[in-house]
Amino acid sequence: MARPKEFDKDAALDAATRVFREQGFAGSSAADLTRAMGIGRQSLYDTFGDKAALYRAALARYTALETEAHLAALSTGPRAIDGLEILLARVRAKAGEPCLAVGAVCEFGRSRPELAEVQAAGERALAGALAARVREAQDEGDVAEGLDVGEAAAFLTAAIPGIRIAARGGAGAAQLQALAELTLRALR
Amino acid sequence: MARPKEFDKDAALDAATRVFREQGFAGSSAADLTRAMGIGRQSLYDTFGDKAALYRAALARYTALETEAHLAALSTGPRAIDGLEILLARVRAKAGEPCLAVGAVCEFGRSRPELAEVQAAGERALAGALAARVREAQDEGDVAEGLDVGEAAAFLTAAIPGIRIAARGGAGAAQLQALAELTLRALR
DNA sequence: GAAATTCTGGAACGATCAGTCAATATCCCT
DNA sequence: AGGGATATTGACTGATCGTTCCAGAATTTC
Repeated sequence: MARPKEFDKDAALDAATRVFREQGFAGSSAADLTRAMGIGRQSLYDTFGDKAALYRAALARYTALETEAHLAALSTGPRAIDGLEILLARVRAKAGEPCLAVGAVCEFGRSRPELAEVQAAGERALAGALAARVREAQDEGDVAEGLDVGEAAAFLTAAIPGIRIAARGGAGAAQLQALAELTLRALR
Repeated sequence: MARPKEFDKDAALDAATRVFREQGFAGSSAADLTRAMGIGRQSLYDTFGDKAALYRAALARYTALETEAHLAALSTGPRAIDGLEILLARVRAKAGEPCLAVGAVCEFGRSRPELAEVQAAGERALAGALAARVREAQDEGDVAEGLDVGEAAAFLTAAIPGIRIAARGGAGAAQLQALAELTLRALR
């Protein structure tokens, strides 16, 4: 029986995620990562394999947690449109922080299959939940009847990085709120 | 009087831009850049100063050219709404290619003042032209009267990276078209 | 020819890179 | 206590990084 690990793997992964969000993959060194994670260099490699595998693990965890939070926001409120509004409010509230998912698309596009599959899974989950919520909102009269729910879901999905990039480019809270309102206006 | 430069500075800058668009700043080495630009190492430094200054010059040129093309698209067509549609069609058509402006925001946010000022100038020019066009479209009855033209312009500005990131994440032409249509629907 | 700058690519510099190495430590089992 | 398997650490490794230096040759005007 071997020595158990001293550090909490998920806590270390979350620390690495913070570095990757700020600096991207190419801009984050192993020294940056081990420092933030509070572990030795060999521990990083023993546990995660290499820097690219660490990035993938960070992206997978980030995507899962972010999707979970999005879905929770979507499920809030008495009417489906409330869920959509609360989702966009959450996006606005956190828009000033760098987003690992957006960063990964910018840095890699779809050139890395092992990342693309993580990204696609997150998108599918969100799109499915958004489509369901849009359909409910149509039934409740808050979203126009004739709209394709898949397209509306894709539109809402695309609005999220739009808002995030606007914030990262300097847009203030009032402007982000206007973006969210116009986004929902498109569905009315 | 000294020997004149042999290479075309703008052509070299465009070649560097292509590298930066694909690989970002941190991911592009001086060797990658000199190879693509077709010039010697010392010529790069003599002409552009250093890698960061080259990136700034590339971003400034890219932003100016892209803004110019956006403004030309906006000016096309008999009605103002046509200009908006043509702008979004142009964005869709080129959305699969990495965008240096979006990449710069992702990689640096506003942490580099010398880049932030380039980005802000481009955004101001586009926002001004968009606002003017939205106001015209209101007068022509194609955009709702009650909308704030500044907010509508910001919304259209945010839709551009939204579309670009959707494309870079794998969205097809039909989905991008739906995004553009819903974007304009928000203004009706 | 002289002066000022340009061109090249290799060499050099100090720094940093991702990953490996070597020694020591920790756990359970016999 | 010793063995086996794994964990821990920071130093080490060979490669690459951005930038400067170098030397020789080239280009322009005076």
